[in-house]
Amino acid sequence: MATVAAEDTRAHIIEAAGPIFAEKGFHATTIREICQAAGANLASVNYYFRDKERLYHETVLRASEMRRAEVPLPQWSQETPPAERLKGFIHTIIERMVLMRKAPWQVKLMNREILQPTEACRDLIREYFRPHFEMLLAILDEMLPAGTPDHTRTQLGFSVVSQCLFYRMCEESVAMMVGEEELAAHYQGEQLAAHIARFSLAAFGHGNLADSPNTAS
Amino acid sequence: MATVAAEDTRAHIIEAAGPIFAEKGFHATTIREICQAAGANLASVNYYFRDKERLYHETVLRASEMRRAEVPLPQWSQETPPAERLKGFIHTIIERMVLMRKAPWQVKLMNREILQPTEACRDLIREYFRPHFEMLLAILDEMLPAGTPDHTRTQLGFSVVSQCLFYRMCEESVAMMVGEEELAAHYQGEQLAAHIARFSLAAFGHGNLADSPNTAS
DNA sequence: GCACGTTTCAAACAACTGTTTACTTGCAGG
DNA sequence: CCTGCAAGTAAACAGTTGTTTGAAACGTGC
Repeated sequence: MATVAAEDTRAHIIEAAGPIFAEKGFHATTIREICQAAGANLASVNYYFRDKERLYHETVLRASEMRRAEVPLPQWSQETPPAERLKGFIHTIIERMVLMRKAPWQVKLMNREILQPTEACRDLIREYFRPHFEMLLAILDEMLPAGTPDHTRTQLGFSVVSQCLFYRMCEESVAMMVGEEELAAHYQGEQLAAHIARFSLAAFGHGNLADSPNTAS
Repeated sequence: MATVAAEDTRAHIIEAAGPIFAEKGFHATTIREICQAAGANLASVNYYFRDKERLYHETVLRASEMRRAEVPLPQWSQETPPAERLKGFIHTIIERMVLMRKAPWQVKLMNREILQPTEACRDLIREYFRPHFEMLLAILDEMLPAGTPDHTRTQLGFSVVSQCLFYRMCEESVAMMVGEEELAAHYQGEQLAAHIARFSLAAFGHGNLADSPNTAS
């Protein structure tokens, strides 16, 4: 049994399917398109994945694995102040979503799942989003008063991540709104991360919006 | 010429197409499905709109018209403080997007356009989003120091609207994250608007997060 | 050499897609 | 009554879709 070659084309198909699913969505993507990009036969998808849906599901999970492996969260020392940790967290999220230009399809695909969940989304939340969100909440805990209720904590977390998500999900609309030149000048990853961190920290009472308005990292 | 009946079925088709396009997207929606829902003949779409794309375009524009007409922005008096105006703005946006349960398809359809713009998006930005965003920026201007650069102003505006957009766009994922009970208890429109207003005003240095943590309006 | 299970392939399948056609209906003005 | 034209309809069109088929090619163990 030539399992090596078999797993090879299997992986080839997922890697070819990723960018296409990410760009056009599930319905607008055709199996023929994927197989052609993968250099595989039309019947390969049904042979290895049984049907189109299962291929999609596996592709989504593969995307989250790749993102986590490529951009790990920073390791903080014990005495790192929570404000610094929040900055690092936001920076990592923005970097995962916006900065790394060479691997954007994983992000686009995951965004599709967040916006229009399929069966794959439960796996995605359990293994990717939930752990990261808990990490964020742990940081916020150190900046919030002791008796802060759970749902307020959660919504404050959402207020932070929603700003990060916005620039990825609404990327094209933002470009239409501000124009290409403005986009290139003031909407690069580091600048956005710095802005979001400054806004959020000001909301938490750490510093104010006038602090270091034009520097990042 | 029976123009009355003609415009009637034309409108019927758009109204039937709206919820379906909103729910399933352009590609996954079939003309047959729309015509059946509209009680019209299969050929009607091509007769009145020439093709599927033009029907979609017109449906998106119709959606924005309906939202603007149904939930107008409040009229502020001259002496209304900017903090109050910001609260009112956020409240209206959240109400347009989340609260009105009877008419959610227009919002879903417009969100689709923001996330994955087609030709219709330029019209949408010009006639809907841009005017509202300018209104928000005018409010922020009164709370910001005089020399605030343009791109910072814009990004602060995005920080506000991104929080509002989040709860609509990621509605299903948020539900998966927090559970249905929590959602019903703490994620209703007024509560979300109050939270976003409190967070944003704290960031602008107006009040802090501990203010009125459990009351709305 | 042969037989075996796995992988690959071209071809066909049935179902569905958006669009067009040819025809009928309904109603106006002459 | 007839003509002209907009509106509605059923049927067919040509193309694409996901999926299945049956045979060929491949590598491996005997």
